[in-house]
Amino acid sequence: MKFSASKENHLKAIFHLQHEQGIVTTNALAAALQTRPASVTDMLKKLKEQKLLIYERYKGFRLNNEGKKAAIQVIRKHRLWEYFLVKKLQFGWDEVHEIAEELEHISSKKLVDRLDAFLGFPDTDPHGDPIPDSQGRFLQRRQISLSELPLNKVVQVSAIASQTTEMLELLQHKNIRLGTRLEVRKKFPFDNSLEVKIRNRPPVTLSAQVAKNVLVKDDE
Amino acid sequence: MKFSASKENHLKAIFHLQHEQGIVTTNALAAALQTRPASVTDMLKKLKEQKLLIYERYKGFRLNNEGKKAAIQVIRKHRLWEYFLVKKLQFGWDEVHEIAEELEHISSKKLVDRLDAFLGFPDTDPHGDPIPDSQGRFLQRRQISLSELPLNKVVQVSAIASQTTEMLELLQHKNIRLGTRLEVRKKFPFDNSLEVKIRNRPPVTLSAQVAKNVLVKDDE
DNA sequence: TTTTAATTTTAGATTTGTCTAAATTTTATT
DNA sequence: AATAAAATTTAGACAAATCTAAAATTAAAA
Repeated sequence: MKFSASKENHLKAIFHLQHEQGIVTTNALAAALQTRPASVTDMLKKLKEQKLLIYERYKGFRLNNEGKKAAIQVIRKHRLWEYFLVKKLQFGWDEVHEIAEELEHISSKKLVDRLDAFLGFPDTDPHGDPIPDSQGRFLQRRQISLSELPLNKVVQVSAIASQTTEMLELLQHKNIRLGTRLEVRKKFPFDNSLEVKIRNRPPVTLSAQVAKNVLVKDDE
Repeated sequence: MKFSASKENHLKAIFHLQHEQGIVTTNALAAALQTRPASVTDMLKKLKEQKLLIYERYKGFRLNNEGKKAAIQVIRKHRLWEYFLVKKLQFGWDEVHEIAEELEHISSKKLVDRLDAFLGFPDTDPHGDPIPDSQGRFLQRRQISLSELPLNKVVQVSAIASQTTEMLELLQHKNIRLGTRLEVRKKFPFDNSLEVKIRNRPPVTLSAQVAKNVLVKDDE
């Protein structure tokens, strides 16, 4: 349950990348961490060994549930310390990142929770990013339209904006309902239609009109 | 000006030991750090390399001015964080040491000084130990009697408790005055007399009566 | 003052995290 | 589909911090 600073940095970076990209590549991670692809590969092996990520060589990788949990704890620490630095120690919001990069590796869970309470359980950091709570839940998982979703990010259908019979019938036919996990695989600029992938099913195409009315939120 | 956590731990431990013992031995340091003598020797070489301590093999060692300065900064950080944990985060004074052991290695000097200000420039930590200020000065260098002084600790004469003519005459004769730097080399239990050493001079013996009335404080 | 004991240092290994250069696999291009 | 390019992994090396076991030095005891 306790990881080295370097491992925590990798977990955090992977988490952010997969949040945007769905799957993470060695080069992307190396760039994010300002290190070399070979070093990333070395670390991936260790993280896989510790069952923190899903990884097959040459095929990209992503955190599993354990890995996500660990990454979120690091993000929580980082953002709480940033909040502390700005709100209590009068730092500018633009000068706290580096210091928080160090503070985020302090391991005491009790310290983090006490700090959280001391700060009044803030829910966003000085940059406007949400601070996960003690259980690792981001309070604000705001929903967005499927049409704004970046490619390859897995999300869950959280609401249908236009509840017309025709819309619901269409979705029923394509087997999409509340809670369905999916991701956008392709966007066609010609008509703004999307190709959507649902696990274990062949790709499905949705029109711009439909996509606009399907609201989704972060998975898990 | 920036040292690894391990180096900082060594510097701090040496500082404390030499404060009590004057000169530090490999075994004593290994015991204090819960490590092995061989590991200590390895580290001593590096610290000597960096000109932080005076060390000749097999002969013991002690921090030079640079080393002391560095050690004091670590102690300052440690004690400020302890104060923060107890006074702001409601930790018990007995549960903060381990957490402060981690926090003391955060490197930003600005952070420490801001924290100091936020806490109101406290001068003692929750255990009653003095907190060095931003320049590394311990505000409370309380004076103690020469008769309570541990062996081989270099101190400075800060006051004479009994200002009788006879007493002053005796001290004048032995060439001891305010500001004189000295250390106790031997204690004779028979009559509680002391043998005192002043740099570049032969040892001098003082009776228990005299020693009791010579007050000293930490050197530098 | 020799011998024994304790302390300290060296020699050589190990772990973690990193690197470069070369080899492998995948992806893109002609 | 064959080849070139890009991405990824392996092989081998290195630095920091630590360890064990053996050697060297100093201190203590007979």
